[in-house]
Amino acid sequence: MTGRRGLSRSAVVDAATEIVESDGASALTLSAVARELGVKPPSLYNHVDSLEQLRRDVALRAVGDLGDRLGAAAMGRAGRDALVAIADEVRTYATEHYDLYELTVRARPGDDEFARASLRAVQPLLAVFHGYDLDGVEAIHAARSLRATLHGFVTLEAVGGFGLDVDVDESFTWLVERLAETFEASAARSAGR
Amino acid sequence: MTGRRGLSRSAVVDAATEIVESDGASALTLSAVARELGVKPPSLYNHVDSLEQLRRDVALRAVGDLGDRLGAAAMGRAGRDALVAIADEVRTYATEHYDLYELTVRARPGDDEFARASLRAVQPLLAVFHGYDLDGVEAIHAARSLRATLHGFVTLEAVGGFGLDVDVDESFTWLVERLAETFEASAARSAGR
DNA sequence: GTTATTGACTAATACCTTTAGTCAACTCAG
DNA sequence: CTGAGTTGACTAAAGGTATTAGTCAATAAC
Repeated sequence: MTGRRGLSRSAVVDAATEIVESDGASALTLSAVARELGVKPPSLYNHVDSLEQLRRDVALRAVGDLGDRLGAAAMGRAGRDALVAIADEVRTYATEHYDLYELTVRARPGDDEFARASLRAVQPLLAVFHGYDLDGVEAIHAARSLRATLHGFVTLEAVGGFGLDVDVDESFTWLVERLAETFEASAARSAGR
Repeated sequence: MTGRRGLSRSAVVDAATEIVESDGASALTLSAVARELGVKPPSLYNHVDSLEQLRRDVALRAVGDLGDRLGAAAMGRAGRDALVAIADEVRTYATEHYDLYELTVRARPGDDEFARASLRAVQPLLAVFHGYDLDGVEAIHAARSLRATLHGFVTLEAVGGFGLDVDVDESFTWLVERLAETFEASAARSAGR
């Protein structure tokens, strides 16, 4: 019953991702992964360096996924259209895969591969501003604001931070609409200067 | 060397809070708290029900603190003035005590005491809108947007999510300014209807 | 087919939380 | 001021976690 299984780093990350999705990030333990794979915990060390590195691999895959989705959402759209599509995509991803989304956010200093993946995931957001005519510094303020706003909203929503009286969809639409107006006004001001 | 120490629930929460502040939320273990207090781990169970409940107590105290600060910041101010003061206070708290701030955000379903403390902490934000003349639903959208925006910004900042090229203070000022404009425009639209 | 490598295993260490049971030291009633 | 009751520390122990070291069979390479 011992022999070799078809285990690999990627299969381990698969199992870990499943655990995070079904039971949350705090349920991700090497023991749980080993159970899932029908293997003893020490065996995992043939494919993974540590629990922390496994978490990082799960996060890396998630940020890659998110980047793909945002890229697809931005494809062929510009300005307000792109903004709405991207905002919806972020919210959908965060709602459907909150624990993965959370892993996505934490900065990992010194991890270049992760940094590149993060940068790639943010590109579609930056591309929103190509439609508007914002100068350098203003564009950076706007981009930071956009990220912050989307991140804050989806986090509070996922964490149950909003009361139940008013439809959250409506609030999100309202918010995105206001963001669009803000960016348009900024662009106008930039242009008029 | 055994005898009784001057231990109490509140002293345990003190020690736990210190650990969270200095080493992060994940460093909060009963063993660490016991070490800090010069006591063996099982002794803590005379004052605390579980690690989870200790975490909750730390969070409750933090959300109370934050509420006090925001209340003080809002005191005697209205409209844009209040908005700026509150925004700064949230950012200051989150920056100086990020791990505590994080504990503050997570919803704890069924915990009424915590819910009350959270509600109290949010009051100053809601009070911002007393200055503006926003109708019910619009005010709720605005309040959600305000919370989301502030939360997102301070989280991304704390987590190192912003690049380093442009001053983050400036971005924050820019963002708060745009929020103020947005709320003013909303109020005007509401009034004109 | 023999050899080298790979990838599972068992054993062991060192944490962690939590429960149970013990006993000394305080508190307070009489 | 003394003895009963309560409080709050302790030790012992169970069960979960990550991780390292060493072993050995099965696969892969020649």
